[in-house]
Amino acid sequence: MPKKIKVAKPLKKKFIPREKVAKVAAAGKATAPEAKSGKKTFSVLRGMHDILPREEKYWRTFRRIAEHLADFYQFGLIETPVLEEVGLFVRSIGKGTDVVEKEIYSFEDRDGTKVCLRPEATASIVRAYIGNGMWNQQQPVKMWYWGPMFRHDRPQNGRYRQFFQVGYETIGIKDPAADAEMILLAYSFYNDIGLPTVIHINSLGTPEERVRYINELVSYYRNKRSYLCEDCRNRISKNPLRLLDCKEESCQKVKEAAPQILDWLEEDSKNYFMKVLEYLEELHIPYVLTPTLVRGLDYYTHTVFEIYPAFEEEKNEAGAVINPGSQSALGGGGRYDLLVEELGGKPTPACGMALGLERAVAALRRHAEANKIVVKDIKYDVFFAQLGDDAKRLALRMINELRGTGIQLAFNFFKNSLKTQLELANSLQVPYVVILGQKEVQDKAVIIRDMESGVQEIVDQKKLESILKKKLGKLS
RNA sequence: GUGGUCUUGGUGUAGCGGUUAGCACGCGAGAUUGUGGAUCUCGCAGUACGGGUUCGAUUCCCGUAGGCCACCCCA
Repeated sequence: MPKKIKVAKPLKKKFIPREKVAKVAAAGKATAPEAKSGKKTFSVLRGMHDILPREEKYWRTFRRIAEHLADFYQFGLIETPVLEEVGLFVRSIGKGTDVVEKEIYSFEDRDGTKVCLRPEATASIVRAYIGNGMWNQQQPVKMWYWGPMFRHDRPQNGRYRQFFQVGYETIGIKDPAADAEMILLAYSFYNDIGLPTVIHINSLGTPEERVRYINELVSYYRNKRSYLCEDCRNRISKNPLRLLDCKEESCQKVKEAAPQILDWLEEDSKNYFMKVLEYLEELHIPYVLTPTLVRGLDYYTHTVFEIYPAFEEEKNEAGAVINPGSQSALGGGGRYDLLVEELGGKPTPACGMALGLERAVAALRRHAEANKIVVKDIKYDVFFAQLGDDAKRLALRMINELRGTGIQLAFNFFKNSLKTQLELANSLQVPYVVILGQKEVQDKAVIIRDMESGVQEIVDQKKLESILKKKLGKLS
């Protein structure tokens, strides 16, 4: 075959004459790239992403584990709309919070209602609890959810504008065991997917206690103003609790000596928190008491926690966690005893937690890579290969008959060469291949090939199912 | 939202003023007609977008978009 000679590509680019076409001064805006057909192509919106089939091994496993946990701990699935009234989140998450102030995707519906894409699910679930009169059911009401959330944040690795969360809520009970159960759920989820984690935990007490503490904190920091970084000076009035996680070198000293919220809790709150910790110890859940942990949503009271990958923890000599990484929080939650009432229900204690699935995928990937663990793809038991028209027709029927037998079959009717089909079987790493050709059709037989040894045997078509089951150890 | 940095086929990369833009993975076809994991051959596919400088730009400059990093904050 003669070597193909590439013909010089025709000039695709616009020819620009010497005189330079009148300078179109206006700074060029990036226009959508054009496909070869000359049609505009589209790309995903900023901060959004496609979850492709090749990631299915993660997503499907996660979903299954989340379901198992829900079943075992008796949480019922709740699906709430993605679209809600903006006011719901303003009231629940808090007016001054970043989530509400600058991250909400909101717009007016055709009838003028101010709606938004939910930035989180807890408020929706509480709304549903109240709206459906669930306080009349046996308490607590335990529900879980799985779905996309939306936050118009600046995208970064592990931070998307549309992201999936799985979460669990226990409404209608105030008992340290409920808080502990939440933490256990978060911990177990990651344990089950094979990722070691550690819990950061703190208590924010009651709103009264918190206010008293904040006052103390503010007056402490006011005196040290001159030592602080600019951000912290602003934080004193804007968001005092955030003073506690400033990373500036200059603020560390001031921070270390700052009053801690745990010292400002009343006996009741303190005891409650201690009980939660006792449960964690009983469950052997590794946790770090983190006095600086405050959460970004206003509705939390008492227990708050976040969960981090254990392998990313860096500790100093004293054993304190230095910097767990800004995007590494895998999830979090806590108690929100006032939210139900705030949203118009009767005073009802509650707690919950949520996990970020994209972060779980990313963390598991990193973990697997670092430890040379192979995350398995979906496994097939048998590849069914066919050869020739008659065989193809019969194979179609036989494959259909094997559906529901528990044998995971793989096949490809669009490839007719046996060689290609065996290549596919090989890449899928199936232990056995069933081969049906012209000859076998006539003999009412099939060939079963053991892919590891290469040994083949000819068996009666009628016995195929039972023989395969036997080989695969799927009898019973 | 603020600052920084980067952007070459689907993926990972080479080239750093003039090249048929190289390589690997991947995908597809095939290596005598019904047999995989090896090898080989051939093929597919790219300089994010818009300007500018230049005889000439993948390479230099500006802008836009996007990614990433830090901050803010959070999952």
